[in-house]
Amino acid sequence: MIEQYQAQKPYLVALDSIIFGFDGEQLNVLLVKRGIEEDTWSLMGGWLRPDEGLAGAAERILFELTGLTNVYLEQLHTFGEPDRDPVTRTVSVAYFALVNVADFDSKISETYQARWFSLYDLPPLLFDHGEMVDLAIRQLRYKAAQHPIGFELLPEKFTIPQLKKLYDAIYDTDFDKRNFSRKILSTNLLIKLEEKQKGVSRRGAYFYQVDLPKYQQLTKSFLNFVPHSETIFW
Amino acid sequence: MIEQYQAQKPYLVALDSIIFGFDGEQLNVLLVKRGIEEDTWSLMGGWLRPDEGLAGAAERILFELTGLTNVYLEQLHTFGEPDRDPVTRTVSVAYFALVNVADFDSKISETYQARWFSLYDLPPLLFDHGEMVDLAIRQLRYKAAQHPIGFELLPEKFTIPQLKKLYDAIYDTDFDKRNFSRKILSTNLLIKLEEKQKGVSRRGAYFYQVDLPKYQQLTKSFLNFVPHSETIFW
DNA sequence: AAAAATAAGTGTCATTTTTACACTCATTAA
DNA sequence: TTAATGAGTGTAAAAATGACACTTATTTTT
Repeated sequence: MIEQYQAQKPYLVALDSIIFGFDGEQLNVLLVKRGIEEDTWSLMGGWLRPDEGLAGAAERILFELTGLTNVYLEQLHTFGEPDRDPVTRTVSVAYFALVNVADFDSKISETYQARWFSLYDLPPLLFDHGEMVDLAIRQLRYKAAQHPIGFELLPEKFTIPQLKKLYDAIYDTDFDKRNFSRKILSTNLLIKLEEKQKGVSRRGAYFYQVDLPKYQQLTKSFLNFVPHSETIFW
Repeated sequence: MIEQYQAQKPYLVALDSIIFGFDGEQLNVLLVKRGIEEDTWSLMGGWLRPDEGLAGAAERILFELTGLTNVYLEQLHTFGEPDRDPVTRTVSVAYFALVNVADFDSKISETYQARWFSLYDLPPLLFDHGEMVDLAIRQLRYKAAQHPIGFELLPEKFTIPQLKKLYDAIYDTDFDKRNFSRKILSTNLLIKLEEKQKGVSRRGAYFYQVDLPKYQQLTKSFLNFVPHSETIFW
């Protein structure tokens, strides 16, 4: 039994995170400049340490490079083609993260030469990082269609028009605002605040907040193929 | 740069597959007896070899242990808690597979002491394999609700009542047969054959086949949050 | 040969959900 | 005071869903 283990080759294990940020208008991905080539950028990545699990390592790396904690972070896919990293064989576990650009500490970004790039204007990426980003976009679109994860990209208080802009950006479309707000509000996941947003429009839009207890409870349920299962997400 | 690589610890990388099989009545998982403890069973697993990618390794292992090729195989999640394998630190990439029990070569099953277990009557499992199975069931339910992957668990020709039984098993419920066949047929993914099933019922049910070109094309699309996107899955 | 038994197959109606579409309102700046 | 701007809201038609029951084709039994 033990001999079986000893006969095996070990590999390096890396973590790479696709970090999405929304700036109010556009969806962006955070990239860092990787020394080697001039115009090649890379995802936020690092190595798995002996004392930590995968999710923990992804969180640690995210914190080291952005200063952010308590971020929405979800395992995406593991990449392990033999030659994906030309230096050494490396298996990379990709995570994707949703952050609010405003929360992001730009001092750190300077230290690490990190920059936000629009989804539609990405530079050449290291290794298979382009594939990772593509998959992450697909997954974000897929997931946001059914789970209310969009909130993760916005500040704590946000307006319906802001939320609509976010969804417009995710799906690169222009939703009808009446239908949009009806659908969003029908989830009963938003709490309307007294406060109005100043400065953006004359009239001002009401701020909303996520109903956190409800939101967290729901991060499980399923869809409407199964009758009688409560369909809670939109 | 290279020094960074050399400073890192490598780990063993394993693959474990949750193999679902449908026998016409029940959903089952294929497990093998793992030497060590008397009543402990294990998922189909093996080690990643230097010359293969993750999906390739999962396919190879599946073939070695079941004789099956061309199986629906999808990466599920990667597990890497530091102490998940008490012998050596191992990162395991879990895949799930859907097979038709009838295609399965039972000679091989004897060689490896493999057995089908009902989802509702699983024995104690090795390491974190129980978690893997739970996640795979969730994923199967989640995915089958929106993607027509159910077919993968049936023979090439199948009847609507068979398909309904499969979905009944997946969701542990009893769908209304009128609504079920309406929904299924509305996907336009099934081709009705002349042939009828003999022996099961007096009247006999028509066989159907998946419209493969359509099916394969669709293994991408999304949901109805995005208007004007064609909603093709049910 | 007729009758009974069995599972297959199908239709309707009420309700809910979705989509398309346009005007009024609140506030600020001119 | 008036004009300008984005916020906010309602309705009607169409589509999808869910609940529900009878007829049909075939085999087995009598």
